[in-house]
Amino acid sequence: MTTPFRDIKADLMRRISAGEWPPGGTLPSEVELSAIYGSARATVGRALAELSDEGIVERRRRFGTRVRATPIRQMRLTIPLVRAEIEAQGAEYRYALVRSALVTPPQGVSARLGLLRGKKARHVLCLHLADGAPYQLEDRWISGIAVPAAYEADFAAEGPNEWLVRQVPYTDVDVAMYAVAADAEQAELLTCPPGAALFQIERQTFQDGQAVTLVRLTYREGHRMLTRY
Amino acid sequence: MTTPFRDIKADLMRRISAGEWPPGGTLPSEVELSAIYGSARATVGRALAELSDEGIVERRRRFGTRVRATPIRQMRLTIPLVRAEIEAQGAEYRYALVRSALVTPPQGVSARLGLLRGKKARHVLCLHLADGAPYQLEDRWISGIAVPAAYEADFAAEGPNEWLVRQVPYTDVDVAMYAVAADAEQAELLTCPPGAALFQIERQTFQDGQAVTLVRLTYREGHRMLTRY
DNA sequence: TAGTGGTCTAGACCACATT
DNA sequence: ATGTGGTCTAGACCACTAA
Repeated sequence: MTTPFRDIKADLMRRISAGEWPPGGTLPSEVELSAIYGSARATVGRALAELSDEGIVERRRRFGTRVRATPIRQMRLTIPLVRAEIEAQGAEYRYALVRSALVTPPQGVSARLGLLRGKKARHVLCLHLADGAPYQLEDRWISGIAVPAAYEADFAAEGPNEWLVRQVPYTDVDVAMYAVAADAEQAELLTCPPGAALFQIERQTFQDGQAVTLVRLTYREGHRMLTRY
Repeated sequence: MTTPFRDIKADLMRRISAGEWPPGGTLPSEVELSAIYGSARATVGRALAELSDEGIVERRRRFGTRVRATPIRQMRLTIPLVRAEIEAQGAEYRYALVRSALVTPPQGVSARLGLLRGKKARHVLCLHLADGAPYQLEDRWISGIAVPAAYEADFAAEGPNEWLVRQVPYTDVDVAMYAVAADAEQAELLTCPPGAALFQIERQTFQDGQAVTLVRLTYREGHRMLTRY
């Protein structure tokens, strides 16, 4: 579907690509552009706002709209629930709890969850399987302060992720992605050799500044996380 | 800074979190909300549009605005130029070319670049260093069809990434992130043991559907890619 | 001080999906 | 046919910031 603000945005994009305004160069103001395109100022404004949002141009009051010298490349990465990820591949999802306990976390975890020394938290280790094969290992700590229900929760039938999304649906999240060498337990649960290179995501989520959970998601050997931008 | 549409968005978010409209539930229409908040329809519309963009609600014509049953978690990941990434950490950036040549790529690479069998492409292997220590290894193929200048380009002084951003600034990109075990050359160049778990990003970029470049960025051992959403 | 982007308003028309 | 969101318009005021 082609609408005026999309057309304008595409035309501006084309002219930027063609070098009409070089990197660092200034585009005409919204008022000038609205005269050029014969549209309302709000319409070209929307086109420019989206280009700014995508990192193509940079806008400052009084200064105008300039082409970014080095375009900011940013991608949108959707992190689906692992169940949806597996089912989207046409595989059958299965969940297996390895162990769940109320224990005193190691000091590093305690500090990151904002817990007092010695305070216990819910620890869950579980496995997500695709067509019966290990797909992702989930090692999670849940703060009982942020989520009191975690003290009694039973993760025998359902993964803590889906459970938490219901308890605390809207959170801020810090994410780290990196590679690790499989330790003995990871190797056994993911059926790969010890020392194998595994892709791991660590996420810490907050609700109103209060740490809710800290989780390490370790994927089976060879897993590739894909996206497009 | 607090503006009406931000206030409305925050208030709607609060009420959704509080369970006023349960997952799957329908919010009042834009017209009703504009009466409730005493704002123009466009203002509540903007608030709702952003909530929709963030995956909190789902909007459909005639159907209304509903709270998503399982909120879509998506993050924005900015991939900075490695130079900026290093300098942002307060380290000194240095670039080192390992080798650059016009060669026939292996068949897999040829196919992905859309090159005829036997057609040569520019291959560049180079290293990005932070305070003199290896930080990222870049292994890149550039299609001469999409970027003729690549046939003669000299990457002695400047990395191919910065060069390419100038040649073809706006592209579509496919990205894969995963872990690999260091091979002999990677281990030597990144000064880590062979077999070490390394974080790698593979990017293929397109301009108007034409493949431009295929690159593997391998980070030093222990690198963590961070983001927040 | 002046010019730019950021936002809001009131109204209008259209696209779309259900009924 | 109807009610919803999606977009556009013309005009207005405000916030920021370089001159």
